[in-house]
Amino acid sequence: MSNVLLQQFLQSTGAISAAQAAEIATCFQPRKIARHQLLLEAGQVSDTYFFLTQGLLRAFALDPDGTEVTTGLAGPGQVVFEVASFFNRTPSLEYIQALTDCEGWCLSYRQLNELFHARPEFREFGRGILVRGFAALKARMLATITESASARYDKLLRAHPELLLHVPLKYIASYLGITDSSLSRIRKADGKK
Amino acid sequence: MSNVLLQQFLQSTGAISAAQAAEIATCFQPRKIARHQLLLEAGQVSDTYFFLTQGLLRAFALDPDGTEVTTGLAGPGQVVFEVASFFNRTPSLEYIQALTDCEGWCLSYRQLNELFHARPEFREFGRGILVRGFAALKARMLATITESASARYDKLLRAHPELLLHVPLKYIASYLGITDSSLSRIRKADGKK
DNA sequence: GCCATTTCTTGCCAAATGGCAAGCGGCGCA
DNA sequence: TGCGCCGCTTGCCATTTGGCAAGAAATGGC
Repeated sequence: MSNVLLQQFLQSTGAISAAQAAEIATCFQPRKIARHQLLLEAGQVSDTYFFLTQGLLRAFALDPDGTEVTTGLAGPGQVVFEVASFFNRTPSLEYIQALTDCEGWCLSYRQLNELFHARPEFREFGRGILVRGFAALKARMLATITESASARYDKLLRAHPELLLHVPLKYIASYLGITDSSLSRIRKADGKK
Repeated sequence: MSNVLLQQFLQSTGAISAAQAAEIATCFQPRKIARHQLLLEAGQVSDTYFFLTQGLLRAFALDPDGTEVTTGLAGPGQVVFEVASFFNRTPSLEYIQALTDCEGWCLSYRQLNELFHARPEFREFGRGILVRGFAALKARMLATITESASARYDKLLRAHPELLLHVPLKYIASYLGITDSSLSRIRKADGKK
């Protein structure tokens, strides 16, 4: 199985050279997740730093009243793990679930730390990924505060049209912070974009 | 000027011992910011890792139409800097402004990196702070999606009652993602809590 | 102490969204 | 093949929130 995508990803922050990426990539283990399976369950400590190469993942939390709230959606090219649980070794508040069959590469917490120690440039990369995720979350927060649900839906679709193929609309709705009825009406007004 | 608060903060992630904290704290420089002054301007590269010991800071961005949107509020005991701009050395999209006269301790990007290099435990601390900020932002995102504006306002006040003393309500409103009129109505319904 | 500005509230109405329930259609499974 | 569940839409109405404008209250500068 080729790890070309993983190598490209390792180089994406600029902290790691092509040669270093090729070596570091060999430390990751391949992993498949079947549709509907959980990569992480609430209550567990997240122990998989997972780079997704194929498929779609969804993160969700449970409301006080037991309703699922979709907190994240991820496709190929993204790292998926529960940041606070993983680094603090505390129980996760979220679930991570495969929406389709998935493939990727992963490291355990221990392996990641060993690699951080052996490879300072990988540590630098790790920070870059954290900073990137932080910035993305801030942008999403700003959009949620300033833009209408319809505008956020349009933006999401333009950025990730592939979601529509495999993600039930109710998950997209709760990711956007609206009900599935409202999303349905927005879609009708948009002319089924 | 005493740096006791700074030392306590350095120990707060568990990565740094008391003795180490005392030494590391000496590397920070004291800094005061007068009310209404900017710690950071959009377009600049954030170069101040600032630990606030006294006063209140506000981060805000400008909408496409020029409206200010309050993206963050911080009081004593918090580190304030623009994560993406600081670590990526890119122009900031946000402003950071003193709402009251402020005092604290700071490091430049260069100083922070030297300290990361000289003190592995401080690097660990740095990651801890990033992870803490990430988790807080996720919690805020979840609340914004799942809770009513009124509930978010109540929660904010309970967590930080001191804000009401020095932060104009319009800033709190835009931080919550609502207009100042709406906040005013919410406060009336709440019985001026 | 006085004036200008900012902050906050309120009234009026429109728009966005939610809650609930019904209905439709597809898909999997027995 | 038929049944039942799941995903999506729609209708009806209530609630929340926004937009705008006016006015009251507080604040700051001189």
